[in-house]
Amino acid sequence: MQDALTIHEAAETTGWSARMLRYIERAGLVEPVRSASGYRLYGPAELQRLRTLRELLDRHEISLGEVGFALRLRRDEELLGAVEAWFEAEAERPAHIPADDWLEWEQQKHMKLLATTA
Amino acid sequence: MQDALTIHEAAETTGWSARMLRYIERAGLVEPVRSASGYRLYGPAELQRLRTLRELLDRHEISLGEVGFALRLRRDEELLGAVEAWFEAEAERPAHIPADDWLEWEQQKHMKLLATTA
DNA sequence: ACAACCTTGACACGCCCGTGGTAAGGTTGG
DNA sequence: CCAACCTTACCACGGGCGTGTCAAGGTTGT
Repeated sequence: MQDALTIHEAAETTGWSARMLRYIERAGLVEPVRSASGYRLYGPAELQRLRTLRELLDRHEISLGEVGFALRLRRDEELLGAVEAWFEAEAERPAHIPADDWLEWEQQKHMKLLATTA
Repeated sequence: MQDALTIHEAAETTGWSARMLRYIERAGLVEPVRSASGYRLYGPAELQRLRTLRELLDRHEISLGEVGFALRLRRDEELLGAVEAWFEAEAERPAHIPADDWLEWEQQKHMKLLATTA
């Protein structure tokens, strides 16, 4: 076991509990490599990530679940596009566009969005 | 009361309950205008947003809370930056970069990130 | 003026999340 | 070979989220 720490050692130096390290792993946020026999091995990079993760949560009052959702947003382009599209539709209809053209205008906006996403 | 629907009418046509419309409003997702006496007034735009919101949730198995968090991300640039920065640090250090240059490399990456965000 | 709306605020309840603990079993090092 | 680790898989439990419902009071239309 060269440079890496076991889960309890990693827990010790990062301030998380071993239980939470496993939880964080299931959330996909910090995934240590495994030894041949399946032990989790936390290297310096993982330890740093665990410490900054705590900082991130504390400083901005967000939850692990929310960071997990942000991760989902980065990995699932389609999801990100769908969420962005929903927010974009919030932009008010400009007053100078007559109601009859509204639908077409919406559609064009949607097209543009798809173009940038692809 | 010209074009707009009251909360129960809006509930009727969107499939949400009146209770949930108030909940969604508190989450900042769909905020109807108010009449002089404080009644919520849902116009066509809000109705459409409510329907597409349901679509969004169903299609991607996400929660109102998660969409609320996405909203927070759009509105709080600093939060977005912090979350993005945390994820960026996950990118493996390319093997060809010596450890001594690692920090500088990180910094440059951070700069690039800021540049695209601004 | 009265019925039928609307408002906010509260209580309630089921479910999931974050967290701890424990049990049953494999790995490791002296 | 034994103590001290590790693994996964459960049970538990306090708190927050999604949702309903009710109470007390203001607004509106006929």
